Parts: sequence; structure tokens; C-alpha cells
Amino acid sequence: MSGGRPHAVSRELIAEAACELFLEQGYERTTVAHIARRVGVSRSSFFNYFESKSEVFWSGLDERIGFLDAFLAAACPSSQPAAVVADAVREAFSRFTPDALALALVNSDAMGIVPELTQEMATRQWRIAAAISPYLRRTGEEALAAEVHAAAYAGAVIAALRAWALAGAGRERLDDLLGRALGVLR
Amino acid sequence: MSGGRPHAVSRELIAEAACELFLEQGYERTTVAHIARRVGVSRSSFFNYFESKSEVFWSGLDERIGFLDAFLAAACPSSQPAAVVADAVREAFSRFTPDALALALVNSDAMGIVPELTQEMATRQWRIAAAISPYLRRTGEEALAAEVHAAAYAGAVIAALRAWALAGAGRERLDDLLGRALGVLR
DNA sequence: GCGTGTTATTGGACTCCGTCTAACAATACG
DNA sequence: CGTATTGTTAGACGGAGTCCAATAACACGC
Repeated sequence: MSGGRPHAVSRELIAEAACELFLEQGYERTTVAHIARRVGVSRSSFFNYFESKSEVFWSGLDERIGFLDAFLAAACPSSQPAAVVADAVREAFSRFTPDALALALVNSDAMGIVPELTQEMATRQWRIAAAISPYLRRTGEEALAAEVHAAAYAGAVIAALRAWALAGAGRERLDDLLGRALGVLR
Repeated sequence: MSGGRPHAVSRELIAEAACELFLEQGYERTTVAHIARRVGVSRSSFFNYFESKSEVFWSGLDERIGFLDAFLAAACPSSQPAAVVADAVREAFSRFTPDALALALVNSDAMGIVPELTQEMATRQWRIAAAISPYLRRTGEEALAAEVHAAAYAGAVIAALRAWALAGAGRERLDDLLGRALGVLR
């Protein structure tokens, strides 16, 4: 059952090569074919590992968002929802590790991806809010209020993440920044 | 100076035809060529009126966001920034009129555009936050706090907009919903 | 060594989006 | 009737993403 042809590359290898190219010649000018060729696989193979060119940046964060979503979907309604959400957020994101995304945020100008990055970033912020909002509703909040609060939490997460990446992803502790950003909300 | 060939169509005409097709056969299955053919112009002409297929939905809202941005860019730092922002938001969005976007929000399932819509919506929410955040910074807020607060405001705007559209865009007054959504923040 | 099942890789064809350009059509004006 | 201006058009183009059938590399049982 465990047979089969072995993988020729890995997501990490591809992501690494992609980032190199993005830095060298910019995101737009780098085609999927370029990336594949540099790693030594076919263009088709790229899409076996990533759903799209942009996903190279986001697989790490998306994983954490999935974690947050699962965590909050399983959480019981509490009388102190703020604490639950804050804990869940920290649990999900504090162990986020520097990756292609951090690199992209720092070098967004060199890569020429400011518009792409903001669009994708906005989408992730939305997803974080979409993970939080249903939980708030289950604690009894009204729909509108739940969405607004969820957006605020999501904004805090993304703001912390950006500040952390821009500061050099390691010079500041993401945990601290998350705490500070969440602390703004009260 | 006022010569030249007259326009064969208008943004409104194109948007109308596009929405019809989206409702009939879904967003994905409707190509730009389809839309152009229905209005009776060439595919090239479509791109003279809209930058992209998805922009059909967003020109109205984007205009209001531009308004908000200009308004806040020109606003003086106040000791009560919350009131300034709330006023600016109301000024910019309360006269927002039902358009292709409202239709799309209501019929998102029939059009099969849930992912597209959330992505684009998230981008607009981000842009609203990006319009608000610099003003808050000018009032003296720290960077992280300004971003978090701006995200909260932006979340309120979008939540109100969605609720308004989903309720039937006219049955509820957008102004009231904006007020309620902004009221959540304190 | 040899078939067999399983999984990964590959090339190629395909649709569509979005860009670009050079030619063309319709108007106003002198 | 010529000219400037503006809008429309066809066509080619490159790239993203999808799809599929063919093939290559492995593990396993024999």
C-alpha cells in the first residue's frame, strides 16, 4: 500500500525557488513555468503542489487559519467570549513560523506585489473574521455586532502579523505583538 | 474639441447585461465575450468600460470608497476622532445606491460567486481600513492601534452594507444600519 | 528477475482573462 | 470636403489554471 513513485520535489523547495525568482525579477515577470524549470520539474507538477501561483505565499498562514477555525468551531459558548477568542487566536498564530509570506511582506516592493499582497492579505483577514464571527453568535451576540467584533479581532491578528514580519520576523515576538494588538480592543 | 465618435453603450448597459447573464448561467460560465455580445459590442469594448470582469460589481462601491479616502485625507486631526470617522463614513456611504453589487449579494448562490464575492469584498474592506488608518495616526494613535481600530470601522461598514443588501436594499435604511454597526464600537 | 498495483510526473491541448496595437468608423468643426 | 478627435474593432499575444492520457519510478508478492 505504501508504494508509488516518490516525490521529485517538495512544497518547501518550490516555495524557495519561487521566492528567489520573485526577488530577482519580480512577481509579475516570473511565470509558473519559470519556477517549475528552476526546481527541475514540469509546469504541471507545480500545480500538484500549489493550487495557484500566489498560494506559494499563503499555505503557512492558511494552515493556521484552518486551525483557528477548527478550534473555535469546537469551542463551547462562554460568558467571556473575548477571552476565549483571544486564547484561540494566540493558540493558532503564536507558533506561526517565518516563511515565504514574511519574506514577501518585507520585500514587497522589490517583488512588485503590493496590490497582490494586499488583496490576498485582505482575503485572509476576512477568513479569520469568518472563523470568529460564528462563535460570537453562539455566545448570543447579535449578527451585526458579531461581524463587527470579529472584523476587529481579525484586524488585530493581521496587524500584529504584519508588524511582526516587517520588524524582521524574529526580532519581535509574535506572541507579544498579538497580545498588544488584542489589547487594543476594549 | 467636443467632437469624436459617440459611445455605443454605457457602463450601466453593460453591467445590466452582465448581471442578467450571471443570473442565467452563473458567473464562471459567463465569459466577457458573452457579455459583450449581448450588449452588441466587441470584447475589446468591454474593457474600455471595465478593467475586469469582476469590476462590474464594484465600480459603485469603489467610488464611495474613493470619496471616503479623499474626505479623510483632507480632514483635520480632531480630539474626537471617532466622531470624525463616523461622520465621514456616513457621508460617504449613506447615499450608496442599490446596484449590481446588491444584486450580486442577494443572488450570490444563483450566480455561483461566493468565493469571488468574499475575496473582492475583503479587498474593499481593506481599502476602507486603509483610508481610515492614516487619519487615526494623524490624531496621535500608535500604528498598531490605528490599524486595529481602522479594521473595526471597516468591518462595521461592510457588515452594514451586507445586511442592507441582504435585507433587500431599500427595506432597511443604510443610514440606520451604518449607525447601528458603528454603535457597536465603544 | 518479473508482473502488478500505486503514486508522481509529464506533455500537450484547451479555455479564458487581460493587454496591446494598428486599422477603421462616426462625429464636430472649419 | 478635409481634418482632428474620439470610440470601436479585429486580431494576436502571453500567462493562469484545468484536464487527461501516457509514462516513469517505486514496493510488493511471486
